[in-house]
Amino acid sequence: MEYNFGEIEKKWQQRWIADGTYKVTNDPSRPKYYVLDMFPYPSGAGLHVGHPLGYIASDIYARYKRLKGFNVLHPMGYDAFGLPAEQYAIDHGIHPAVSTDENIANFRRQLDNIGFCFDWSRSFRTSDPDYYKWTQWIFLQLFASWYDRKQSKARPLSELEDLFTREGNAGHPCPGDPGIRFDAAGWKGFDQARRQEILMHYRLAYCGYGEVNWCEALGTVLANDEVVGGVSERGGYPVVKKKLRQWYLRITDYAERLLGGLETVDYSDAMKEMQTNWIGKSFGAEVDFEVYRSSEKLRVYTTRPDTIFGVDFMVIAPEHELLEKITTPEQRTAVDEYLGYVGSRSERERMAEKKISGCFTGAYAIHPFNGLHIPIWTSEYVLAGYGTGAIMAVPCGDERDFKFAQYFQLPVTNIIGDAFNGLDANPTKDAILQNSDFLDGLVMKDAILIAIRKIEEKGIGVRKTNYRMRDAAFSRQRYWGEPFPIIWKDGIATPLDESGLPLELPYIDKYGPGPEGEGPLANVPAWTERRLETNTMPGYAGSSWYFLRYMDPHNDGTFCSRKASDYWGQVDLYIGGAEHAVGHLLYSRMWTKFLFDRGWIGHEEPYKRLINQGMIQGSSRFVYRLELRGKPEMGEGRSSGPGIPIFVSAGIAAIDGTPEFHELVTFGVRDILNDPSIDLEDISVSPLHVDVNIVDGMELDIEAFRQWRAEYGNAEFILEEGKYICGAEVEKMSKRLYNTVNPNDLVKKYGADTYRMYEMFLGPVEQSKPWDTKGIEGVFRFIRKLWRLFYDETKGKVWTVEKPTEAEWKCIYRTIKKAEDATERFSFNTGVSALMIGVNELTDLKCHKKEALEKLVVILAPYAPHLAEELWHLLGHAGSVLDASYPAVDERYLVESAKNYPIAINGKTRTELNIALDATQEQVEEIVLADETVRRWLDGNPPKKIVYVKNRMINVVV
RNA sequence: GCCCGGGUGGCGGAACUGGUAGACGCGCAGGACUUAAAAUCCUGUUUCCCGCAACGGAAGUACGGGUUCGAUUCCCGUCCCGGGCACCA
Repeated sequence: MEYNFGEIEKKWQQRWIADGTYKVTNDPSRPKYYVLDMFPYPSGAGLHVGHPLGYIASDIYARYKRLKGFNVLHPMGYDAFGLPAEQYAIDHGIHPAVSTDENIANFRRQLDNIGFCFDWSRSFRTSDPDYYKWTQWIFLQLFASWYDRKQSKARPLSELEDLFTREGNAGHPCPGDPGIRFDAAGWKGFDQARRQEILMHYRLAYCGYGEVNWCEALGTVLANDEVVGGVSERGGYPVVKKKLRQWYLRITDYAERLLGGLETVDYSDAMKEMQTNWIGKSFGAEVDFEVYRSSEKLRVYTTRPDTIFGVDFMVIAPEHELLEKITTPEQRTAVDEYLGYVGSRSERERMAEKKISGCFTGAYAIHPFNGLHIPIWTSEYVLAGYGTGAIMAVPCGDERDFKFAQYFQLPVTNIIGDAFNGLDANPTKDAILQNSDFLDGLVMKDAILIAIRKIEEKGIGVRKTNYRMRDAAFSRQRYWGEPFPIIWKDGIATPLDESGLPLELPYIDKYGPGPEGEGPLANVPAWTERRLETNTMPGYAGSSWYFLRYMDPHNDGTFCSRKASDYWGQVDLYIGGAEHAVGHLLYSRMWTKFLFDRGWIGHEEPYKRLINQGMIQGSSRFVYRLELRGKPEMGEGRSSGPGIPIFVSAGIAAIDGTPEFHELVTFGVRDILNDPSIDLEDISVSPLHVDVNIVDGMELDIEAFRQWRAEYGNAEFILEEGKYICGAEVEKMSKRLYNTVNPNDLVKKYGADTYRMYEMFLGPVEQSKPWDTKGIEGVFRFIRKLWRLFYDETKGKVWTVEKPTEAEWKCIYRTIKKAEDATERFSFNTGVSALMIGVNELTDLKCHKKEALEKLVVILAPYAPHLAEELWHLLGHAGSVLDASYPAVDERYLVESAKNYPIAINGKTRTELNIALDATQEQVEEIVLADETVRRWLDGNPPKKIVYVKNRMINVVV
């Protein structure tokens, strides 16, 4: 009986569906484990071998945990709303719902081939009205909540209104506009419109005017994490700053908890650091400087108040409100000119070329301690959006300030003595302060707090913590997203009644912007008549809480019952790409904290452990085409120096026109042609990507190449040793580079089990690595070898019910131990190795005994599920192997009672001694000292110490 | 520039808290079976030295130092690669 993976895999995939093998119930009597993959955005591109990597890893772990007795939740769904589908609709006239359907069907077909244990009965898409009903509902709760900074938690807005009625807002300053202050009477005196305006400043989901990243090409606003290097992440279109009415999430209020929460979760250091950087917490002080001959005060933010005596000038952002007021008449023209220049520069230009620029305002600030007059400049290197939009410049300690001072030839005060060399700023905190009045002689880092205290005493400033993170833009001028359940009544945003949810997205077939640049919904009369909000929510809305919906996917009374979320709790293991570090991961953490604050769920961090799978890179292959340099001279034979082949020049492609036919030169000869020391006149070679699937290792399949594309039908080849050898390079895996490998092709050729194991065998899941199909044969061989423990191709069944021998048990238990350890610590490549070693040993032992093989099948099940089911079945078991339990290791078979230990003197091995494994340190010393050889070494002297190392070696130190 | 990772055979990679470096697989070389091929199996495969050989010896985990009886693992410095951030005061 032969191993027929095609039949076996098909059979079991059908059985799993028929038997509902992977259906999970919320069963509080059993311990739970939640394994989650980041759900995919169903793009039209199709899968390559890089995509299923994380899914295979999570699948193995989910199956392993199930065998270990856990009730495992392992769901899958689709992040279906978003820009690309709508972009596709605009370009091809296909409705996003239709293309999304197609892409999902295609995706599902590809996934099903690989044999995952997802519980598809819990699946959904974020674009399902049954799902986004609850996305809208959560939005309404955010809208109806505020963040109590004293209690550090979200509370219902009604409680805030009660507070206002009783005591005004003195206890809870307005986060949106600190200038708004009122007492109880004041609140009672406000009309409804004013009250709503004030409340809007407190809401966790709020609408306001603000600078946003506007992308003209996409016709929408983008969140900070969707803008990379001044252009849109999707499509790479230019992005400009624009003031617009937008919805926001007040994520900044959660900054501290998002930071603190990182200490309670198990993410990689890199991931934690990315989030920490994004949040960008800094500690320092805000200091007020009086402006000379003005009643205005200039407030700056600094993390280095210790350097306050090194201030040589002040810089305010070009957008700073004070700029207008303090600019002197003499400087007016210059400042206006400068503002014109700043306005002309796009965000992208600013990022690309960081030119030093700026303009003196004519005004001076007065130093609060020494009364010196400090010139106030404006420059775009100071950002309006951070801190107070103004800084005190200390050129001797800050590189940017120093460069600015140099450029404009401003004097530099040195407050750190020798630590400043006059050529570069020195940002140290360890230098000793000079020229610094009451801070003289102090080490800078100690002076920080002393300076702050003095500033506070003097009443000219306060300590201040700042965060770089901004509130998240939450609206998009687009169609394919969740509609906001908001009606505008007389300019007041009014929530839709819950009974009106879901507010369904209407069908449209034109995706252009509305009459005033709003989203396409503004063109739907039925929509605008109801005065519904025309923006839609961004892509991350639906993905911010989806992990909760899987727990209770069909509940139409609530987003997820408390009972269900209490049972399943946190996602125990979350697997996905690192690209979501600051987007999805932060938003979903915030939403979870919010739902926790309001008591709808019982935990405030969504993901207990996060693993970022590495990228699978493509290993591209190249062929080298001969080309003519300069003037083509056709029809002439050409030969050259010794060892260099003769080329048929008639075949050489003319550089300017379509080649008549292609002449391709093998890798080994290509370099000779490019060598300038050899005169080949006008021939050169250019590398061309060739489909990796028609290259075996490095050798090109010439026939397949000729058929690959029509233009190569009559290609000629210059070979080495009768072969055409390709060049290679590691690049991103992409269709364009012809280096993609389709998992389905591998599944067809080797079976899903081999494919899965090979993908794991390649290396650690977290690590990025280039794909190389070559080694899959090794795993395939292993699987067939395993099969032969049960069945012989000619003799048929070979397994017996004989009792395994001592040696066979030893082998089995050793294998279980290794496989279990590896799987537990997520090291699936060594897990596969452990299985390989086990099977090799059993083969050598000619062990075909059922009792031993049974255990092998169970530990195989996470890795090669189809084969394990088949073998389990053949050994006479009914039902799924996953309902077996993971075999316990019988330790007795692992330890030997005694062992020959090498004994070394000062590390040099001299002899061996048989010592019981459970011997204590004292017993070991006794035995060692009694040994004749050792006594000879010691020659009557006592040893310094005897080191007994981990069952490995005994070292006598003299 | 700053902050994280990481440098181990021809290749992918093992070595869990310092304890026999190179597991497992690929590739390569040789061999067995076969008329032949496929498949399968066996042997060898870090480098250098000695020898007919079994065996033996030395060096070796990017480089230079250190701690330790003992370092791929810990510490300091240098170089290189990958990733993230980049006017955040």
